[in-house]
Amino acid sequence: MDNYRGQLDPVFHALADPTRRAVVQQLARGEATVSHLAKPHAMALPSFMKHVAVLEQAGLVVTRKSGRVRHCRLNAERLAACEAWFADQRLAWQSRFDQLDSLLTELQAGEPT
Amino acid sequence: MDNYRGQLDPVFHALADPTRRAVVQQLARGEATVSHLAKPHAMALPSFMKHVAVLEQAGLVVTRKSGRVRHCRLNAERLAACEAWFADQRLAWQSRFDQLDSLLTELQAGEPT
DNA sequence: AAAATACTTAGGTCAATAGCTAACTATAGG
DNA sequence: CCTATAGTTAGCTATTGACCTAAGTATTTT
Repeated sequence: MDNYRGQLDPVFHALADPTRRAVVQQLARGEATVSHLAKPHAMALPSFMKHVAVLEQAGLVVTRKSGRVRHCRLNAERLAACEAWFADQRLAWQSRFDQLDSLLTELQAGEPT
Repeated sequence: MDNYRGQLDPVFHALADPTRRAVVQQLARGEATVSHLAKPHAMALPSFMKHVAVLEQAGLVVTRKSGRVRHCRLNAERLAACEAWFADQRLAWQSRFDQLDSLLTELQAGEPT
């Protein structure tokens, strides 16, 4: 069930950069080649390629080369695994409030003065 | 609406570390003091304090000092803002599949052989 | 075949991160 | 008042990260 644990470090790290988040955002709208993805970013190609490599090593992006062109697509599963972590925390947080809630209800019931 | 944008870098960066994610996870279950949070981590206190500072600067954690003790609590809003980013991407990704889906449906309708 | 395109590799700089120890400050408890 | 506790500050080191330029490879395109 928690197979995804231990792989979150590289995913969060990959997403902690605006260039890389923009790439993910772009790829969520469809596949693209490296140079197409790179165009909006004011950066030398080798620098940009490193960002793609970081995303790929995090498992967020899958690439394949066809001729001299490299195509990239998003691996949505990885993104979902990461989102699941947030859901976990939110549940813990909320159940804490639920407990607090019932505690308050009990106190009110016990001290109706 | 997208007030949270531009603040995601430090949040993702903060979460790209297992120690800090463990702290968030712990705080989701309730407030705690710095030394209580530090106990499970095999690390010198000053090192651990830096992690807390990173979380605090990312806005994920709020601290207050009472006497010689510093109490920490989670700022769930920041966590939620981050989770919202994933939801955004997922929506874009899904709507892309919806489009593909209706395209396929159209093709099937148009070519019943 | 020559030239343009789309990466790739190599190597270098500079700043930021994660960790440490040692020494200090400010409470709390006895 | 003295000691233990809880955190803080300062300063050092090693690694990683984000860029760059220059030069190389592999594929089209002309």
